Order: sequence, then structure tokens, then C-alpha cells
Amino acid sequence: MRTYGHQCAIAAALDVIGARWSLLIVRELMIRGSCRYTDLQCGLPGIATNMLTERLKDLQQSGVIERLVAPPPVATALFRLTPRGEALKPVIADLGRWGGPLVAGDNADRVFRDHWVILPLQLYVRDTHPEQPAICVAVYAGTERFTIATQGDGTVAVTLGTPNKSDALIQGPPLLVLALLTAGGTLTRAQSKGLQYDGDPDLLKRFGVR
Amino acid sequence: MRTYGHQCAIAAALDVIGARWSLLIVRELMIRGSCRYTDLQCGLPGIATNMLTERLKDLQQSGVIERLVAPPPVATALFRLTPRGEALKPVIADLGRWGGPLVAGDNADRVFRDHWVILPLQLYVRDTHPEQPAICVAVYAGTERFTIATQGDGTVAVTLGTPNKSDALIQGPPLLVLALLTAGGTLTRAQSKGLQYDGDPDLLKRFGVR
DNA sequence: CAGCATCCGCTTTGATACTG
DNA sequence: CAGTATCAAAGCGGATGCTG
Repeated sequence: MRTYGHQCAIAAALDVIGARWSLLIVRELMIRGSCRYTDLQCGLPGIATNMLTERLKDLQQSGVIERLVAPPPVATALFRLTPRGEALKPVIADLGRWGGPLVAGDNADRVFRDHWVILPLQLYVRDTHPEQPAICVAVYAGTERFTIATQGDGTVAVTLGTPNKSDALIQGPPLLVLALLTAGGTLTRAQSKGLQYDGDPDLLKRFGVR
Repeated sequence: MRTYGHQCAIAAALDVIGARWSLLIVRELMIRGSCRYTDLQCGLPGIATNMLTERLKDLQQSGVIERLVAPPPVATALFRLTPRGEALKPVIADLGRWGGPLVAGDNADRVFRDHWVILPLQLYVRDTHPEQPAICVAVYAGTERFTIATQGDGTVAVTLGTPNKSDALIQGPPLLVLALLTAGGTLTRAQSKGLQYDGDPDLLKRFGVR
């Protein structure tokens, strides 16, 4: 990308992560932790292969991501954020908060990927009783499986993958799970729309579900 | 700009403010409050006139800025942020924090505008004794004149224009003022480099100046 | 002069095909 | 799987011209 060349922190930041697709690559890596080229491609519908390659090189060059060759049994190149890239979390969080209202309506014409719900869950789900014992909820959302764990400080960690031991299991369409946990939904209403829940209903009250 | 069309808050936000120059226009309006087309042009070195026109229309369309025709004696169109645009402040602040290290070095080849120092001053200058009486410092930085006022909560307001009544006056090159107030500089050192200060030296200790 | 609109050449992006 | 190559389309920057 052509740089602005301004002696200004905002412009300098945009010189590094302001190009098209750059921040979405950061988003993907923030969700997935560390992943392959094709995982990124799948999480970035619409990106051209040469674009992805070029952006990965640029971001690596500027120290935002790193590329490492995984040993067997993975035996492929993996990309992940550097600490410098992780430091973009507040930017991503604020952008997500600002953009939230824009995707609130129906928007059936927008492309969607199941794992994308992980970010809003991290941003919006809060543990209303952090003093109580930590809980861990397994979620099967569409084709993705992930884990919501309270962290004792009122926030929750949402990660890809199934937990070793969980206190409850939520299963259903990703956007329905999201609506249940962030939009102040009720369990019975979500269940009537096709969500399955296996566990103590009171558990979900920790997350503001009525 | 071509949109991503993702059902994701980050992507949706970038669909609105991710185009080249868009966030820098927001930055300018955040600094200047409300200003004319030519003020923006001057604060965005390198932008083409049609680009500025197009972006202003786009941002207005998406509700980030508004255009109003000022009554005499101004008698010209003014642009300013809507509440929705003001809500981008956290994004700008985080981006600035992340980009700060990128402009820390010498960077003599980057273009600079005096009023740009207002944003880092707002972000970084803190009142270490907010319980003491409020103070107000006038600053003549290059060709710009602005005001730093404590707000009683540990933060300061930095605005364009001279205050009615000030407790001290700082005068000197903008980047020197910035270094003094944010980089933990000492007053005597700054003065040896050409900064003038008129007021009680202890006053500046409120801002961490030694 | 403020506030655009138009035209032109260059750069970036996107779609597709192809390769180790 | 992880890219490279190619080419058309769109976006962008700079210059210039127009309108009050």
C-alpha cells in the first residue's frame, strides 16, 4: 500500500495495518491462535490467493505476524500473531464494538463463518458472579466446537476446541448461540428455535441469560 | 471501496471506515471539532481533491460526519463528526497508542502538521494531582495555539484556540512541547533546546514534567 | 478562493489458472 | 497445502478546469 508518510501515530499505524484485508487477517489469527494458509483463506471469504500471500508477507515484514514451519505431525507452515500483533486486540475490540450495530439487523446477504461468533462472545459475554467457582461450557455451534470458560475476573475466555471437562453443553446454530448469550435472550425461547442445552439452567444465569 | 460483505462486526466497521483516508478524515475532525473543506485538505497532506470530496460524501452517507452550511460571518460549509463519528474515539485512541512507537524515532522525512500534536497530548498527558485546583496552560506550538486544561479526573482537555485566562504559557516547536509533556522530559532541558516557559515551574509537575 | 468535477496515468485489487 | 502467474477491473493521485 502507498503510505501516508505523516508524522502521526494514527497514520503510521494505518501505514502498517490499514491496507485492505490486513486487519481481517489479524482478526482471523486472533480467533484461531495459529493456523495454516488455507484456514485463513477459508476464514476470509472473498480474498484472492495472491492478496493473502502478499498481505502475509507484508505483515510478517512489519512484525505483526510470524510464519513458522510446524514439525510433524502437522508438517506445514503456520501463521500466528507476534506480541506486537496481539497488541492490536484493543483496536479490534473497539472496532467490533463500533461495528456491532451494523450487523445487528437481518443481513442475510452477508457471508458468514461459524467461528466468527467467538470474537463477539469474548467481547460481550460477562460472568456476573466471578466470585463463584469457575465454570466451563462446551459449545457446538454449527460445524465449530469451542469452549467458554470463566476467568474469575468477570470476563470469559472463548477458544476453539472442546474442553476436557465441561459443566454444560450448548448446541445450535452459531448466531442463535450468540443471540442467547449476548442479546439477553431466554433459554426457553432459544430452545424453541432449535437450540439444545444439556446442563443446569441456572448455570447460564452467570452469563446474563434469563 | 469494495465492501467485504462479511457478517462480522469488524468487517462491517471496515466497510464503513476502512477505505484509504477515511480514518484520517475522522482524525482531523476529532482534532479540529468542525472545519471547512480546505482545513481538511491542509490537515491531510497528499490527499487528492476528488478523494476528499468522495470520502466526505461516503462518510456523510454512512452517518459518520455531517455537513452543515454555516451562517454568516463564516458563510461556508462546515464538516463535523456526528455522535456516531465521535464514537470512533476509542478506535482512534487505541490506534494511536499502537502506532506511537512507529513515529518515535527521527523520521525527518515524514510530513508534519503542528496541530497533530493535540491528539497525543490528549492521549498521554495526565494530571497527577486532580484533587488540586484546575489549571489551564496556553500553548503556542509553531503556528498553532491551543489550550491544555485539567478536567479534575486526571485527564486533560486539549483544544485548538487560546484560553481566556491561563496559568502559564508554553511556547516552542510542537514536537518539543510534545516531548516535554509526554516523554518525561525536564523543563531546563527543553528550555536549552529553544522552548520558552512563562509561569510557575512547579505547575508542570502536575503533568509529570521533572 | 472554497468546493467541487473531470480527465489521465499509475497502482492496487480480484478472478482464474496453474505449479511444486 | 501453499502458494506463483497472468490479466482485467477498480481505486487512487495529480493536474486542471469550472462555478459561485
